[in-house]
Amino acid sequence: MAKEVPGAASSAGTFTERARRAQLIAVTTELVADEGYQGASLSRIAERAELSKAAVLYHVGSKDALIQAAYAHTLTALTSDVARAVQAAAPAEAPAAYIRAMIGHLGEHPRHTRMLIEALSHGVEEHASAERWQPLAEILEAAGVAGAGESRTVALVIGGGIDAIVREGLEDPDYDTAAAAEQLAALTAGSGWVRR
Amino acid sequence: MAKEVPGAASSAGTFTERARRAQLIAVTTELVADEGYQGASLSRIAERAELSKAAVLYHVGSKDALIQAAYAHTLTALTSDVARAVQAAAPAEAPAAYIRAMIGHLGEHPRHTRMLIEALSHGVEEHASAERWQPLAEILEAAGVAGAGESRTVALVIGGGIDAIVREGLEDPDYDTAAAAEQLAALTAGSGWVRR
DNA sequence: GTCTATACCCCGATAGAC
DNA sequence: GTCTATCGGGGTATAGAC
Repeated sequence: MAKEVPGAASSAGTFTERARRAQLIAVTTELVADEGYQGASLSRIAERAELSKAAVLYHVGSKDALIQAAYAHTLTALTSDVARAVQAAAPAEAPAAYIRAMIGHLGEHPRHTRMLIEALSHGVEEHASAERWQPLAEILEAAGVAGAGESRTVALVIGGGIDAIVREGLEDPDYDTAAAAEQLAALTAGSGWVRR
Repeated sequence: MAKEVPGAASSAGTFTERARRAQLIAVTTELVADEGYQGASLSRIAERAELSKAAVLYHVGSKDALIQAAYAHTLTALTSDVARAVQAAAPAEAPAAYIRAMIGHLGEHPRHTRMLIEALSHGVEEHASAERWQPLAEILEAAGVAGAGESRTVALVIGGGIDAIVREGLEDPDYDTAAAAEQLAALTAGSGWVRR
């Protein structure tokens, strides 16, 4: 699509370069979360960062690259948080820990949630979808909850269920996402998931 | 947002008016499904319909109104199809019928699926989300699968699971969505969903 | 009632001056 | 490194021909 960005890696470039990138990612995340993809125009981003539109483009290469960077930054916070919770749990409790951590993190950071949704809706490089369900499928198999032949669909359903619960919590603040997480976790542990 | 469209209802207006609207909705659906929301510009739509951009706008009022109309048209095809299948089933089998009809319809009409996804991702009037899960929640309660206190979350999880399965089938044609539907239907009937 | 022509403003992106 | 100027293209509004 677009040309390669000079400082694509977050660890490259000069001090000021990295600082600018970090600032731009922060501003973009906030703007995208609050106003949506379309509302986060380069002009508005530049305005908030106190730069010109062209200067922003100089640093990030293109709008899509900027969104991608903000997306990756946000996603890393989520995945590392979830991974920490999963690793701290015993294999049998890992699926429940995954569900709780996922819904908990996204419920506590609605801006992150909106950022991820907007980015995914607007042509962020979809990492094959397998990257989303495969880790969960492995967790499920290790817990003995689903066999190899069924773990993919079970993981997809749980992932989709998490998305739906988080979205609902976003639209209706009265909806108890923590209780929903427990309900989904109970389902995972229940007998319905594995054929006998 | 935008001004009211002259022939907003599909049954209003002149013969040519209705014909034009139908044609524009068809062209838009095809274009959005194949090229995405951004790829379906008014210029391209006008080009395919052999009209000028302004003429298109005359008939539909605005791009968002056009997308909304195409979305509603596509959604009606889906919901009427699913409703038919559900009504033909006994209450106890209704949840499974819902799941099969939903996944079956969307699997057979990938263009419809993409149209719905694109529209939902790009600011179509989200009908409160309740319109999505409430009908299913009622089906579940009638089937005795979920109690009143839990049917909302169960319906959300099933709905999200359906979405995830359909999306996966879109990205990976080798993925067996029919088998996944059966797996999800079996879960619904299983003991995992209801607390005892 | 249907459509063409035209003009407006904002968007993302590029070129070149400072 | 950062700016101004500019470009093509997007959605929209209006005037007026037929």
